Amino acid sequence: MHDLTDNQTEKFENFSEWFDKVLLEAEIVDDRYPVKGFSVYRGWGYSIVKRIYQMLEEKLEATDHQPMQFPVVIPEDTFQKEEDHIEGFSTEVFWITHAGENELDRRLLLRPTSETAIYPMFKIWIRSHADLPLRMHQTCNVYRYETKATRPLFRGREFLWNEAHTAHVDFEDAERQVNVGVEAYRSVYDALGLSYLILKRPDFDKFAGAVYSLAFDTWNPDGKVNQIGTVHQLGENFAKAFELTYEDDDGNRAHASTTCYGMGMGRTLAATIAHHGDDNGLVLPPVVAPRQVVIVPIPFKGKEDLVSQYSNEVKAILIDAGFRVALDDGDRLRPGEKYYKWEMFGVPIRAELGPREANARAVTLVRRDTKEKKKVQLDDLVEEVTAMAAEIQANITARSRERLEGELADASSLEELKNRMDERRIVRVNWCGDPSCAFEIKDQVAGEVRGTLWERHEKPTGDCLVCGDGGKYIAYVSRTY
RNA sequence: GGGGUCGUGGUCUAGCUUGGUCUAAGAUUCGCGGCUCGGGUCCGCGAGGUCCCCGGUUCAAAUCCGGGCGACCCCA
Repeated sequence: MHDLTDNQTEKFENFSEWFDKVLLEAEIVDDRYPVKGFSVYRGWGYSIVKRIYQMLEEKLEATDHQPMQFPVVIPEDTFQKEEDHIEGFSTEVFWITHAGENELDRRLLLRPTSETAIYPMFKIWIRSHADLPLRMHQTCNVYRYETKATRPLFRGREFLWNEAHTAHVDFEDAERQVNVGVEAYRSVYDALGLSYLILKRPDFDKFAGAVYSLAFDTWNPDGKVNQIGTVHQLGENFAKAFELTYEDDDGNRAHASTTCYGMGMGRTLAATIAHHGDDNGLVLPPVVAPRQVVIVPIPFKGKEDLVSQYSNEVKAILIDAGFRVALDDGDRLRPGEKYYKWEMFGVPIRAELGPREANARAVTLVRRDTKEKKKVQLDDLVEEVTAMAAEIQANITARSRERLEGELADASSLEELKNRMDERRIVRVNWCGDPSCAFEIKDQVAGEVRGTLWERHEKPTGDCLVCGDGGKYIAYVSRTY
């Protein structure tokens, strides 16, 4: 196993600068759009994002979520039906108040999330228990007027996500759905080689209007945890506010129970870049790389035709086998420059082809993650590339997990917690569950209580580190985005 | 929410303190031509900037002042 900081000095020591550079040079997003908090996805970046949401959409549709598209505007009166929900979002909605010169009778808002757009329609569609469960999902932009500093991919005022909304006959069925949502997200994050914690957020930090909220938190090189997805059990809260009722098999009317979950594409992409990238740029997981193999010909004078013919032959073989391939046969750059360029773009495998390879009917393969070279025979090429892609995937996944393990630390006093926070770690502490103790932590140290591990109950090892009363939970504390 | 730093061709940086020699410099990038090509060659020619915006001070503003917009960092 390679040292984690190997070739990642810049990334860890000056994350911001590194990240901005990568976004610009690898053509991920361009933040120079002239409105604060809005940025443009460029070709390479959007190609990756598209593959991410397509993986998720496929997974959701395989578990009976119907794809839908709801309008981006919501009328004010509908938005205000669920009290906690309004309270949570009202300070950050964009309003449409005018059409041309005329003021609108009924103000419209740009969705900050779509519950209030979707439930009025669910109410129409749901008549009986036979209409349940009802599951939909959509990939769309949502709008939140963030007051904190915006940051490309991490926090924008417009962002791309996929949201799913489901309705069920009762709380128990909604509970089962929460698990389905978690598994869908897990499968996507795992495919991207990301490591994460699934935390149950403390009550004071749950989604506005939820019974409880789960969140996928990932580590980031600057020590601020990145929330890349959330899953919410809404119970009957929204069903009551929107009169979502159905007739059960005894002929009685009952409220549905609902769930929703959202995955932020920008943040998921940010995590993929931040976890795997190094000082030479992106390191992309083969599943989402817009190009999985780049062929760099090395055309010595007088041997151009030989090399060019061979390059095209190799390209055809790889494309035939289903790989996404780029052949960089422009003569503007030298091979070395091309290596740097494609490393910045994070292409997983590079194939170097010169007269030596052409004559030997061989290919020199270079892995992006470790830079290791391997010369293989043309006959074994497809098999070797397939194996190498799998090794890269395994290696970057392992590196990311190892890093997460290394980020975790324990603290048994506020003093110790403070020290661990200064090291920018994710810290486990014993907690009584009282919000005031969590607020005390926020006051005292530069971190917040993010929640408790969801997958299994962790037994506290002692008393609450703030009040000294009996510890009920192991809480995770960290800096956040 | 509070404090700080900053904004100069596509990118990065110098110039700003002490206004004038700035018709804004360098590197990189980009375009054309040549030479090359196994890890960022080199040469020639060329392109690219209302010095973030608005206002003020002044004979004179990239430079000083006010406001706005935008970016980054730290703290809560």
